[in-house]
Amino acid sequence: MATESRDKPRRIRNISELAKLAGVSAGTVSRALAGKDLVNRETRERIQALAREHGFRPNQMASRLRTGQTGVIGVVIPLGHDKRQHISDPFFMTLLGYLADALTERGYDLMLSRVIPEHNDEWLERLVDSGMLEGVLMIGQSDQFAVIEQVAAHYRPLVAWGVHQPGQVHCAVGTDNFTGGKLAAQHLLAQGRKRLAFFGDIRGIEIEERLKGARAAVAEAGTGANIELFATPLATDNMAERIAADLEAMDPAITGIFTASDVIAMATLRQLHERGQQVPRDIALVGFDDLPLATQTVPQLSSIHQQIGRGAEEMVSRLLRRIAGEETDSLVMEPRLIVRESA
Amino acid sequence: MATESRDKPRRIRNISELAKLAGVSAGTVSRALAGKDLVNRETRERIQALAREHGFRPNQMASRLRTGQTGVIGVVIPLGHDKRQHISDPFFMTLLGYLADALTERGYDLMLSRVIPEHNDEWLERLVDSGMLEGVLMIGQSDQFAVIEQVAAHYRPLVAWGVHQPGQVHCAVGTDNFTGGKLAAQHLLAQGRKRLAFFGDIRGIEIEERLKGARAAVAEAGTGANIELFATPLATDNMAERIAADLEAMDPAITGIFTASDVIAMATLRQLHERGQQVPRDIALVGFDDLPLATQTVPQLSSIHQQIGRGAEEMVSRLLRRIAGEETDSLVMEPRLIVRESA
DNA sequence: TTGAAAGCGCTAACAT
DNA sequence: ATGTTAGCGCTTTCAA
Repeated sequence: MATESRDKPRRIRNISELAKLAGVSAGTVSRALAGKDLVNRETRERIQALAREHGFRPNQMASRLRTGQTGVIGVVIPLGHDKRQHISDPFFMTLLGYLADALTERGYDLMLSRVIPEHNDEWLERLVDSGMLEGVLMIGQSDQFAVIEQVAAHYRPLVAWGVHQPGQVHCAVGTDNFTGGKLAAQHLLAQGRKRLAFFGDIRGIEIEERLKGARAAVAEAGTGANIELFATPLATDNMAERIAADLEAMDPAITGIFTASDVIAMATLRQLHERGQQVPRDIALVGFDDLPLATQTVPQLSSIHQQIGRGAEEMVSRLLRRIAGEETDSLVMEPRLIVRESA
Repeated sequence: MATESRDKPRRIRNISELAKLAGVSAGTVSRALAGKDLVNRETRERIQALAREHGFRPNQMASRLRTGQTGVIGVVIPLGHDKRQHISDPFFMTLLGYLADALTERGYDLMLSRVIPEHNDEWLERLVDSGMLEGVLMIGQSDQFAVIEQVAAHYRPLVAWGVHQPGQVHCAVGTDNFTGGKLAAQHLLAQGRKRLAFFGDIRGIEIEERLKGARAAVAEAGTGANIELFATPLATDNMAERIAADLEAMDPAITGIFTASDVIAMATLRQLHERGQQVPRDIALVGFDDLPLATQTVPQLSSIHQQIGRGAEEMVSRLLRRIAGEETDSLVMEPRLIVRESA
């Protein structure tokens, strides 16, 4: 039942038009609309009412140019390897959701870029000095570690999700993937499963770390234990076929599979079922991420838990401190093995 | 092995600094950097080289203010009902991915907003005349149909994913949810399953349409047939518990379930397994969306297919036409029943 | 082919 | 408490 007074439907285009209408100066309107108390409460409210009435709101582009504060954070999903489906990977999407929340809460806008670097290393440079962004968050590092390092050397407000390597200059928040991989493999090995397989594309640096951790566990387990690598892509397009082929080619002596993600684990579960192999009786399975879907499969997935929500908060708070000129350290969060039914 | 010449590491802050360095005027630099052919090829290349050398790129904020072209499209995920997990819903995430692709391809940036309208209907108004956006895409309508309608009445460059209702003013691209629901229910009814259940939160207008379609199929099936509604939320937090409770409370005569999404179907599959009920023998299940995950479950999900990729393309092309001042009609795409193992 | 100058819409000293 | 003024950094007529 809101009555709209449309006496003068002439659209107010800018602050000075409104100023003229209100019989004051542009400056006053600016102050009034910003809610400053330097302006008489009465006039302030009058101007605000007028603005509301005409559906006027100050142009953000101009305001942001003038103040030098864009209020925009770039969120980048690099797709170095794995051209396609990365963005639909539920892990990254969940992280994106939490980042969106954290940024919105703090009054920042979020500019999303989904970049496929291909043969050009300039994409990040171009992004950071577009003048549009106050800072950049990277959702994963893909195979772009070197590019990120180079930009981070002179561009401070940048925080990435992913691995932290000794001596790296850019600020990273992530899980200890090595330990995660180790936990997963140890869990399988402890069940007397000595011959393992790893399903994952190690061109992603985080994935590679997971494999390294698994390898370390295997090495500790002594002779007879080993782990074989299958380069399962993260993309969901032909993942099923790839996994089917891998299972077919796989040494029948292998009784434990560690997958680089829950999504891969779920697809593997499906293919094992197709082949009539029981999980965990015939083959045990450990995933990574511990997404909600891990509890929805039959059998439920054992997995390595990553703290996504906390990670997002830590990324944003670090970024804001960096925007304010502080330095911040990287954060490596501890993974946890969640034992369910699949292993 | 790229050698970087860092003779003058003094950072160039704007176009006139570069102009001074090049011994030309700001205007010339602007033209040169924009690649216009009004400027001598030699000087143009010299200026471009100089810019590259100093890692200078024109401030987008200023450029966009000046030209009035922001090059930014707002992509909004409204979370009217279902405060939390919507953004992690794989359907919407996939749509977002395709939208990101389509916009990037056309040189647009994407500003993501995840809005929880709560008690305020102004969120869309505020967004559209922030002066930052050339257009707005909405990923789903949630329960904000009225708000969208009102804004669309005076703001042209807006396209939403979702239902199209007779006489609606805003441009929508979506699936014929009614027919989709009808197909799903018909498929179950054709198997002699007369007592059905619908799992979904009909506060989402798209979801409600699906139920209506199912009801229509039930009505056509004649006496004895009926369908019961269970308001399963889309959020994944406590979905499992809700579904477990619903299954417990459900009339044992019900032998077919139509779920509002594949995600709900997957969770339902899990809970049915928990209860020792076989799918499809004891209870048949039809999902909605036909996401990749529908092929990964055991048994594989029968589902209603939505054309996400095409939908994204259609949304973007319509939006661009609207930005150019054209009118565009809505698009209602036909759903398809995909029969797999669960029904 | 280039330079000078105006101005996109807003904010913040500075002045009153 | 309000008006005036000078830009933020860029693009684009208009003149030369």
